[in-house]
Amino acid sequence: MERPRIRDYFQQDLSQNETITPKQRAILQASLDLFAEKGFDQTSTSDIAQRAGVAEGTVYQRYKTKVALRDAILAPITAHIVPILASDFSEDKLRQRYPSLQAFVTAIFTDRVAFAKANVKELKVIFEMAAFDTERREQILSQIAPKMVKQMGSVINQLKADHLIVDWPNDLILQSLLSQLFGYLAQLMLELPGTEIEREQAYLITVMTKILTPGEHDQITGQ
Amino acid sequence: MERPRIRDYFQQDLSQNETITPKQRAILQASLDLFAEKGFDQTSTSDIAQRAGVAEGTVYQRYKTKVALRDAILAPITAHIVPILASDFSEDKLRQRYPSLQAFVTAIFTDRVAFAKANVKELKVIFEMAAFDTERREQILSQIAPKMVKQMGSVINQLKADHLIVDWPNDLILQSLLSQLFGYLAQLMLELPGTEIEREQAYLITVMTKILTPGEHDQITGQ
DNA sequence: CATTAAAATGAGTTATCACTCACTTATTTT
DNA sequence: AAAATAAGTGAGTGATAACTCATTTTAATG
Repeated sequence: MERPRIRDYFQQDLSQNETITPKQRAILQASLDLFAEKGFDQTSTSDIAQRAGVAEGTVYQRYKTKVALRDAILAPITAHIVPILASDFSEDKLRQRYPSLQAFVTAIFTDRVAFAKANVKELKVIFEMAAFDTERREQILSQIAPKMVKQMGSVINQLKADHLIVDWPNDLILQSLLSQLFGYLAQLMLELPGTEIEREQAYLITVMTKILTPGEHDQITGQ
Repeated sequence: MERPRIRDYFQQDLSQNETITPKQRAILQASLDLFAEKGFDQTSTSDIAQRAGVAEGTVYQRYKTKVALRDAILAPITAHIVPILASDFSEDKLRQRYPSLQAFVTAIFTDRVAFAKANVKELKVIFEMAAFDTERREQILSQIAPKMVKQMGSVINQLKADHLIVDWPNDLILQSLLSQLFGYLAQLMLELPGTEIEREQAYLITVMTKILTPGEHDQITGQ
């Protein structure tokens, strides 16, 4: 497996800009943990204060509202998820011709899977928000989707020209890949049992490759 | 595509047992709609009463608590989802030998996809609950997972004996299929754009079949 | 060390929400 | 149609949770 080249900002995320006091940092960490454990609405600000070991007033020192606190946690993720999901591979990864599907899938998804693994908690909070906040969901999607469709599309078209990939509409190809990624994510987020994460990750690449390999079973069986 | 043979109880779900007054029915419907739209915690009992066109006290007439109300909605689903997901195909569908993968996948998943489509709202509420209520999630899973693994496992083993299916561990096979189903569900629940539901459904079967077809790319690429 | 600014505190305020109950209206039963 | 039972009502209650602010503690600065 290729070495994962996750950018540093995933780790130092929470505190990247400005000075931040240890207590503020504790508040962010406690919030993230609790939001991921119990959900946003089921987490009270007094819960947060208690877990962080501070007074409740301290929570409101920097973040005016509970929602602002959640946004402060999600901001770095949503700010960086766009490059990771869409633009990131625009330069080097896009220009090159892939010799095989396996190479393509590996190049495109290794980073993303690593990203997901490193940010399970944040993703869970994002999903909870996106599930019911239609506006926000659409706003985030409108940032990501077009870029992704366009950029992946051009790579896929190249592969099609070389007859290296199945001859489906590009959106179907994307969907099948994202479904697979999504299922993997669900496994991580829900802590479903029977999961050896390392093996799963390699397997994900294999399955994706298999889906895309051209073959005789490729016609869509509609009615 | 095979005709969908969805059982009746999906349609008459909410009112299946006992006499239920029109107002009670309106309350259940309003609750379901609101829970799916805004989420459980963001829906107040006065919201429900208003949407249903009844007094707030009426909500508490039959259901002692808000949680009990949610359970009353989910009960028929969770009661029937077990047969649908696991036992349903135990008799006829299990015994027969499948001539092709396509036949197997179609037989197994057509019902389930139809079920999902007919119960998007309910599934959304279930997922919200399962996301953060660890106990309940595990309880539901413990009912479904073992049956499913066992019964699907035996069919898969048969197919393996006939060399009709990829030679992967059964849990990996199941995961890849469920991921695909899960991705489709996410599409329905989140109302993601660019979706022609009918086409997607046919495509789902095709992709699943493709994943399972034996071939040369089948070795898991681990490190 | 003294002064000033920033950070932290926690008791208090306000609003909302789940839930109750004494009472009214509708529906059966005799 | 009188009596009895069930269904429905909505003002009221207690608890909880988000948020405020006057005050204290800590850190920075001259």
